[in-house]
Amino acid sequence: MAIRTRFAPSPTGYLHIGGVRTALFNWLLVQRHGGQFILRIDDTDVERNKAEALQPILDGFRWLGINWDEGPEIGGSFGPYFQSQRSELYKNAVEKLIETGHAYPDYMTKEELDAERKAADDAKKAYVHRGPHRETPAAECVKLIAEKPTTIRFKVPTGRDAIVEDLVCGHCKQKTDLIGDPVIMRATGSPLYNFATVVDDIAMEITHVVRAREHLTNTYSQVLFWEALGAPLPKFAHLPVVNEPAPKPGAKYPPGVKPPNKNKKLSKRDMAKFVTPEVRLQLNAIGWTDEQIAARDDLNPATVAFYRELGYLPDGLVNYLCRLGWSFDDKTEFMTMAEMKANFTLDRVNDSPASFDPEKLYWLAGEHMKTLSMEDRIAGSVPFLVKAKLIAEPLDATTKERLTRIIGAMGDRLKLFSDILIYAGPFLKAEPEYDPQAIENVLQKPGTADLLKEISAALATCEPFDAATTEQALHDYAADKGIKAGSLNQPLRIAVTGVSKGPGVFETLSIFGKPEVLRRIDLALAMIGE
RNA sequence: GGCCCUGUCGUCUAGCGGUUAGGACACGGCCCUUUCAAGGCCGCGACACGGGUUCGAUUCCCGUCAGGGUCACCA
Repeated sequence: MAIRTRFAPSPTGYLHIGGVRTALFNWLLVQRHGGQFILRIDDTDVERNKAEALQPILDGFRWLGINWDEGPEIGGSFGPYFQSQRSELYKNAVEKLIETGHAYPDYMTKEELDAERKAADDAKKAYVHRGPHRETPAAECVKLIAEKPTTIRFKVPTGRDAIVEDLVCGHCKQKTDLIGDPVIMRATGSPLYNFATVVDDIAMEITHVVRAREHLTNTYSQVLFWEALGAPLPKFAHLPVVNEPAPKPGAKYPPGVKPPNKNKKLSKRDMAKFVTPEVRLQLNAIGWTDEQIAARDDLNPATVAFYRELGYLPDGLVNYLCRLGWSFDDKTEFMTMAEMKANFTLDRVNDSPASFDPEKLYWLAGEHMKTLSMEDRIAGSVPFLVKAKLIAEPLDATTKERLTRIIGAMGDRLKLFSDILIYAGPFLKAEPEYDPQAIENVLQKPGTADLLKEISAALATCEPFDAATTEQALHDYAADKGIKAGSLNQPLRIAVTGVSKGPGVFETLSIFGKPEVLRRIDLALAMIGE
């Protein structure tokens, strides 16, 4: 059976982690069973520049590899895919409901409604609105509205249950006597979201409505719309919400910033709290100034753009999101895109909320990096190096060769593309930048200077200057002196690179080449006053 | 407040009447390497609580508690 699912983002300017997880489940379901995944833009109520606010969302999906079969920029035979262009459909649906006695005009003012609501509140009773024209015959309603347009309400049938058979939540029901007659169209003729969604889902022949849990309650009135419109119900799956991360033990938050709460939904609002000092540092390290961070409201860990900026692999993010609230079995964590597509099923969606864990995402991103070819690693790393002005595009053959060797030497240290800056920086800067801590802890220790002089002499004779040869030379030297070979590594590394961590030291030496290594050892000696 | 949903290590999860309650992230230790990663081994650590049903409950039922969602002319 070909299935049709949809995701209906509103153009907010960024792709939210929780939203993309919902979209992913929709998409995965289609990949698994075959069918179409539709992007429908919910732009009925937004004043901002829509095209501009939509682009980042489309870019985000493309980056993640989540393609849509119908929607913006590609069209499809069920269009238009912007709700703002579908007003006729909503109007027709409302007319049909009025004519068939399923909807009626309601002239009550906001003040009257508020008063009713308050009275119910005061009496500690549930407020269930029923308009005065509820029982007015359909023909008369039509006349009334033609003469004096107003708000249209749906006539909720009384004395029964609204039933939602949910693929995740199971058999859910609600007494219709507890559902107030909802407004489906404003006096202005614009439809309400809850209703427009149903009209669109029917028109677009959506077979599976997969969305966040907060819509479950809306669904009770929606199934009544479906029924009144005479359309067959789709299957429903209401996903558990994604919550904020649990606060890290010992993490500090700036004054006035609330720590994350694992019981709270990861919300679009209030994202500033996720820009912790650590996060800010991460962004600073890849070249974002505090002003730029403040100016871009999408640059925080609740958005997809954040992870893209930091050089996370999209497959890693997808893998993480896929496993958030869903499991394949009792042990699988790492999955390729192909494995996810082949194995995703709704029946293994968990039904309790899941909190977002950036640490696990980071780990998974690293696992995916391990599978990448050298070419892909280079391609992903270059933009970060260019932005940091460590290399210039286009890459010449020498730089590319050098980069290949550096990335090769880095091995699994590269988890995110931005990690390239930490490790490749010391290789690509013309002069070493000596880390004060390293100088103090290692270079300035008594005897180090003499040691470096002798190491330098030993290295000078190495030919060829490759890792095996230099290692052997230093090994021999250490044996000669009766010291442990390993004790030479850190002084040498720091003298040459300026920093105390990095790839294997002999690998490092060979990348620099003999003359540069000897020059840098002299530099270090001069610096510590020898 | 009414209605609905949810409750397994700090986190993500497996479990679907009988398990020493399994795996993963994180954390701690050891090994490897005198760097940092990666890898290997070990450890810490959970069935919210109280009643039932049952020979036996993490699992089924009912309460309690806790959290969440929703009750809009927002999406």
